[in-house]
Amino acid sequence: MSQEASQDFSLGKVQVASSPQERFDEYLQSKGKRTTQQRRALVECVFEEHDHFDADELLEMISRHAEGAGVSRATVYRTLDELVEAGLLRKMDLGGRAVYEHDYGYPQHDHLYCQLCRKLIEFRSEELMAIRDAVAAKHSFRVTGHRLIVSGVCEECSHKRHRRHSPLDLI
Amino acid sequence: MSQEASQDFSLGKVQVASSPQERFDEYLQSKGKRTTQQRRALVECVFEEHDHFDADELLEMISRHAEGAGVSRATVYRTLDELVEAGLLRKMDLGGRAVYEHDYGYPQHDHLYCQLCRKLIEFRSEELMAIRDAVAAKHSFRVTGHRLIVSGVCEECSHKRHRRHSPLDLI
DNA sequence: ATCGATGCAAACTGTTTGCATATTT
DNA sequence: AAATATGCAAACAGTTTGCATCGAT
Repeated sequence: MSQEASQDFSLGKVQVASSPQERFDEYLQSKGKRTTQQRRALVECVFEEHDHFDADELLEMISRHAEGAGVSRATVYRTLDELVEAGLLRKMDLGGRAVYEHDYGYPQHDHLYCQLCRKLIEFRSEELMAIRDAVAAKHSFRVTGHRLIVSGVCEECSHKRHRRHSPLDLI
Repeated sequence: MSQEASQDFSLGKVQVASSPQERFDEYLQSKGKRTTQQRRALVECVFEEHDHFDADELLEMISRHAEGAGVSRATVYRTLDELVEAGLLRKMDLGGRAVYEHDYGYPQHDHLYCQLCRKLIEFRSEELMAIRDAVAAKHSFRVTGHRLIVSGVCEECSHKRHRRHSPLDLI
């Protein structure tokens, strides 16, 4: 799952023109923003591995990752917003906290969400898109995206014994 | 849309045995909890009309609704949790805040979410359920429910000119 | 040198909780 | 009377923001 440097961005799915770093730089330039050490470090850290994470986890990762460079909580939040706006990350709301995942060069997909271990399992479905678009059309609704989360219990957890991670989960 | 008293709970879709009040009382009893004025008032208020609402809106509604009876914010939150656990309400997370809707006697459905006016439009799709279950089966995942939110712009809003309700919306 | 970015801490939003008091059974 | 519910205010978690300072252009 983990890969050393951010080099292969095809991630087995969609070919993209440039690395997340390059793409982010482009975005920053276009907005008159600057390429700083912390933004650079954050992008590197975020795209090192494809996974789901929240702001706190990224904050922790970055402090472990970049040897000397510490990035403040505020900057993490600010940069996450920028990465979303730049189209590099996708944001979703899960159980009250914001969770992020790669968007750039990554195909549309949905999730199975295990209520016990909080794991997210990705899946793709063409039919789903078709249904979505058909329904939208019926309502003259212009779709910009969708989010499907199927919640339940993953295979692993249904073997272990039932202990919740948190009492009342939003799905 | 609005109806005077809570009498017809078939709501045109699914027949249910008893009113939300009765159902809630049952739940409370089974848990050794008590039927209080504020719980009664809240249920009445919640089921007066089928709509989506958050805790603050309910708090406001209840203060307008029950003439003398004020219900505290804490009790609103506590009762909402109970209503969800009793199976009367469904909770979803939309843009950071919790939004509730009728569950009891109301069929499974999903939503189109207008990013401009924040309106939720309900729709039903059998195929969707089929896809959901097929995918889950493939992953040996035990489904307890799902949430699909298709976001975009509703018909009305695509006529008006583009002004967002909030800058960065979670979907 | 200029103007945007960062870090810090304080502010905020939505929600939860401890505790003394009020209510239901 | 016993035990649960309520209201209040304080505590919380996650996130945002004002401001002085730092750093990229």
